[in-house]
Amino acid sequence: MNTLAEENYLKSIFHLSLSANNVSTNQLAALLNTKASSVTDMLKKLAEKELINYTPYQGVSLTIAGNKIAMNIIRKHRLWEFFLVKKLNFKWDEVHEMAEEMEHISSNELIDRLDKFMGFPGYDPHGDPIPDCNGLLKIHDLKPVSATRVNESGIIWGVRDHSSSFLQYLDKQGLVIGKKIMIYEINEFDQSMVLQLDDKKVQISHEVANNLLIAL
Amino acid sequence: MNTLAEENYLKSIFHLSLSANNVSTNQLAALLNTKASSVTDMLKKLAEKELINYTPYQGVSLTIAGNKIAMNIIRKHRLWEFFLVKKLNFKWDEVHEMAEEMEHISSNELIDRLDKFMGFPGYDPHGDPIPDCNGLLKIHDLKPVSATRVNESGIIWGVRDHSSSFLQYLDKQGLVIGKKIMIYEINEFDQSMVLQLDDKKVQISHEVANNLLIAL
DNA sequence: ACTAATTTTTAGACAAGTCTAAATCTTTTA
DNA sequence: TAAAAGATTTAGACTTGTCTAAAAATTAGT
Repeated sequence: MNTLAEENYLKSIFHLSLSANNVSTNQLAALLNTKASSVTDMLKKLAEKELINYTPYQGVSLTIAGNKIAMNIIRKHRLWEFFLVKKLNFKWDEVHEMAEEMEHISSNELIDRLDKFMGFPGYDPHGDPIPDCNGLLKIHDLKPVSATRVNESGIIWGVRDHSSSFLQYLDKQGLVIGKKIMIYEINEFDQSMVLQLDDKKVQISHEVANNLLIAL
Repeated sequence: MNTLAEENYLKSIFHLSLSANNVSTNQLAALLNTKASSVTDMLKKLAEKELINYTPYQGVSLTIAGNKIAMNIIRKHRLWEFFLVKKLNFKWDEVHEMAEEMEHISSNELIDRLDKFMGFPGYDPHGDPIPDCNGLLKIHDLKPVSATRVNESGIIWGVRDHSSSFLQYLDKQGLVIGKKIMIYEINEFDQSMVLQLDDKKVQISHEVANNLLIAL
């Protein structure tokens, strides 16, 4: 098995890989709240174990083996988040830290049974897809509300920003996962938008629109 | 908070304290699968933090603060074991290792909600009492089957040996928690016993009788 | 009560993961 | 395209928790 630190590096590389082919040392240092020199040390170790492709100064990417481990950690994280929200009634903005710890519980048998216990959920409480026991992700085509046009409509499906403050804001505005919304108006000057939500209108900033994902 | 290693030492000191006032360095080394010199180092650290009473060469005991932490870890361990058996359908001999990891999940809010989710169970799957959220244990008066006389009867309530092999053996013999048994016969020469269990008789060795606890 | 055996502690070393400071490589910009 | 700026790596040190080997304290045996 891998150490806790190794698992966290693999997970972070996975997340950063979503928006860039090669992940840089500094990006990792920022995300992991550590120093670039520490990152370099760990990258050497992970490359040695053939979990990442690493060429000095050129950034890293996951190997097949590394990706598999990262996927498994993400599966655990999202299943535990689902459990915390759906079974223990935590709110969606309260569960991230706890799941950060729980994702490192090693037993796969445990996580597969937890998956079954909850009815094999496809998405976690933030709308992120949960990899199945073979590491396969449901592909789903989402786009940020900021990329829509007036009169388009869709279902709120997920978020890009997972911070408590953002999630709490969405709750307060009634912008919860599963809700149908329609883009009512876009203000040219600041890109803020007015959404039709049930029978009321909600104004959101460009920043918010950019972090809110909908399925069409 | 305390490190994983510190928590494991406190837990081990607690367990060993049940059958001796002061716990020795060697006892700890054996239980923790480490060397006596490593134990000494950690004892100094825990004494520094005022979690144990430590006088060199004289063994250790927990302070009030140390006891509180140990109790909390044991509460977590036993609640997770209950969860694994009652909700995820693991067998009682399969859950110890997993609970060893889960007991270190830090959130107390999480464990209190888990407690509620399961209906505030009083005992774990091995019959050990689960401390409540204030660290209070149900006191219950148990004795090993080996300390009974012919014709006495009682309810199987717990075990002293928690090893998988012992638990699997008990399963096979039908000696599960909650069953009523009656001591039918005791063989003088090897202290083995014959138990009346439902309508059949089961012969057990002194070793087994000594590790099986009943409530009268 | 005085060796002998056992237990415990000390001293010094090591691996993992981190850090700071300095050196080196890459990219930018003029 | 060369100097400046920025990113990355190296070198050396520190912390936590562990180890081995040796020293010191305690306990046991006669």
